Amino acid sequence: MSIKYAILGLLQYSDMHGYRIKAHIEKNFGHMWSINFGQIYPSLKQLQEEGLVNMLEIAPSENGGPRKKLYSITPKGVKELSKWLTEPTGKSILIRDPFLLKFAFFGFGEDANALTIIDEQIEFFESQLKRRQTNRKKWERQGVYVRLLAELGVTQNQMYLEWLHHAKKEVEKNMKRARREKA
Amino acid sequence: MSIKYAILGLLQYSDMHGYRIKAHIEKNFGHMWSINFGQIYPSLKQLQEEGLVNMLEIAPSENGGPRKKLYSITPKGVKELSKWLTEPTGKSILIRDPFLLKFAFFGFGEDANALTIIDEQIEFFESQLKRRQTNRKKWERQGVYVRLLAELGVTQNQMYLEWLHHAKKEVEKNMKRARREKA
DNA sequence: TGACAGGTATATAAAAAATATATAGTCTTC
DNA sequence: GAAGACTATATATTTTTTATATACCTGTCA
Repeated sequence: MSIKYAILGLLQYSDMHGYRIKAHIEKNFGHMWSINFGQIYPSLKQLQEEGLVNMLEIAPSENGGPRKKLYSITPKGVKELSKWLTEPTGKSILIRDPFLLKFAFFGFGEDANALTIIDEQIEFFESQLKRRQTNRKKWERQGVYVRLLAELGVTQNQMYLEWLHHAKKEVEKNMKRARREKA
Repeated sequence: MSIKYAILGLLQYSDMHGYRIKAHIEKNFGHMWSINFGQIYPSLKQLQEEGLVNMLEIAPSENGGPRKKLYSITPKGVKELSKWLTEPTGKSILIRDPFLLKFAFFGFGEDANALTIIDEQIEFFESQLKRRQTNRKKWERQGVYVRLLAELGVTQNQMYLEWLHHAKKEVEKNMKRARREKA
């Protein structure tokens, strides 16, 4: 249940409502955390019951606008978060990368098909890299930790892209060799 | 439900029972997939019902030994797997890294505490890197795809370790500056 | 003008997956 | 011979993900 702490931590940066929390995590923490609405709204309700956050219902303005629920962290919440910060991390990372899983079994299919899917992946990560590089600048003057995380995001993305290009070349080499052997 | 395909793919490499499947994924695919028994045994049962795998119950040998259920992929399973291989990957990666999440909020705690937890992480990834480097040699003569995945595992791990060391230095620098400012 | 796509915002049911725990036997080593 | 680690399967509980519903706003394009 560390989603609880993800939310608590974000609220210590600034007050937010559910929708913003998701957008913020996706934009800035996408390389280390995934989240979805199905967790956010129930978690916020629970955090409120535990007295770790406060909720302020914001009435729609005169010209309409959606109803919002602005959440802020309570002193009790701040205490809970800093307790968690000192606990050893334990447990390992949870990863599920559908592309790499498929990659592991490309040997059972056609190389040409593999190349198509690799290209898809390259395209996706190229656009993501641009976004992260822009984002990184925004975090540059913030605290050390946030800056370092943004750096990691960019470095990771670059490394992964390099690997994808390398993989593409290797697969092409492999296809040529296979054709030669058949001839 | 891509765990189904993870299992199917592994079974195309070789026949296995549940326990081996988990060990294999952890050892070789740890950088791209997480799995646990709570999924494996029900999934195997389901795959069998769908006729995608066969199950062979192995009686314990004369001198005892645990009961095993050896699973193998069926021709229908092979067809299903290769159909999946051609489908576009869609969806993005799912990641949940409790260390990096905590890292994002270290700014609200003590730098000394952050250093302790960073050191824990360095230790863990150093031992993992050794394991992956050994593992990589084993995959070197296998197919292109498997070899490339093992390479990615090592590269990723190295990059992450470098970042951890870099982060440690930056945090130390930050502590010194804070002390100077206080004085 | 009005229709449609896209964005903001909250919410929940249903499906899938993760965590924790139980059982049971083997093998090693002290 | 006892303790601890490893092999092996299984499942209940909790947590998370996916899918979908509602509602209102803004911009645009025909």
